[in-house]
Amino acid sequence: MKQTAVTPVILGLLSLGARSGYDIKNAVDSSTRFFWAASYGQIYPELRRLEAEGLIAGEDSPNGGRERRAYKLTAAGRKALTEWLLGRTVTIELRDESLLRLFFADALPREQALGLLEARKRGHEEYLAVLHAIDARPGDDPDFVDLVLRWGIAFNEWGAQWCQEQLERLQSEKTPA
Amino acid sequence: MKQTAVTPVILGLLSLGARSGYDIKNAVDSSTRFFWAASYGQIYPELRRLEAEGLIAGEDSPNGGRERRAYKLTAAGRKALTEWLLGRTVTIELRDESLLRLFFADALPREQALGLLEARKRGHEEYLAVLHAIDARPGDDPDFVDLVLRWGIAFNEWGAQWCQEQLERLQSEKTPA
DNA sequence: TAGTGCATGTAATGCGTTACATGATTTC
DNA sequence: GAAATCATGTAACGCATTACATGCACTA
Repeated sequence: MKQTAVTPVILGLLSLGARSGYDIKNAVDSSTRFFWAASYGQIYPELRRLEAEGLIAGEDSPNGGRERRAYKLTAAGRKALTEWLLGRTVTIELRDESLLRLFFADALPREQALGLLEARKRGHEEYLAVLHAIDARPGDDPDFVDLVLRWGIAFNEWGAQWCQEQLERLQSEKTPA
Repeated sequence: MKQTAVTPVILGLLSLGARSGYDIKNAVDSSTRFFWAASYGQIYPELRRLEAEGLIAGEDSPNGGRERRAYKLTAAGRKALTEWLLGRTVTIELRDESLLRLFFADALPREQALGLLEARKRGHEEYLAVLHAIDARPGDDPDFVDLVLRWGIAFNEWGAQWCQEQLERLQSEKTPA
């Protein structure tokens, strides 16, 4: 089966109860986008492709005069999902401008370089606020959906703390021999 | 000044002593690639653009009959670098297939879902081995270059430990009421 | 009745990687 | 003499985002 970057997201979100392309996009934007983004330009063509391949089944289910197509996983689709789940992980990419800045921070006076660490810390704290807001939403998520949210929270807590520790270390080093 | 994704990497690596496009690509591949990749297809055209804009100065410095162009930052280039360093961080993107798998792991029997956590843990450990090898290379890096390497090591240690903790938690929950 | 949300879709654009071409030099 | 390294460069390809177009329904 041909795989694109959106394939697993679509299969996975349908397994979690999403129905329309619109649903999927919304779910992505409030969950996977933090580690796996997807746009309409990928989702809609891929839905048609997956239906043609028999991994999902679509059915017109308009809301009044408002057109809507509801999809669900077929047996083949569920199988493809579990196969992907058990396959080898390939992609782990990080594009972190704040880390890149830190990497080149020797070009700055010490004071300003430390400012970059502080800014990174704030970044983690802001991210944390977003994740806590998501966490506070009513309704309970499946175990592993929740686990990943918990990962995000723990990661940002760790990251903020790491920045703090390095700040303290570098500031105490200021008094040289 | 027009900014593309490679601009800061080039300016930054030149500030750290890289000279040719080839140098830059090598430096990227053994350092920033973990959080900011760049390919020849970006680097060479951008070097020419930056020279035309006066941010870097190039000079032909062939190695015998082997052509080579050595660049260095101009005053304007150094200024552009520090401005970028002090600007607002925009890009923080994560594309983590292992996290995506975990997110959909409720579709698997418990045993196999826990296997995903174990696989993620192994991923962190393998990454750690790569970073330790880089750390063991002789020569000392500038402070913040070293700091970022240290971040990578600490992050993967944290990540492996988090997986371990979750595994233990989820396994102990196995004995229900 | 204006604004927001539901819903589908695509064209244009931009960006980055891959893969290749070329050739000299150093090392084994 | 083969293989690796130094060194520059680009064309083709694929992919993903952005931005737009369309239209119904609900709500303030």
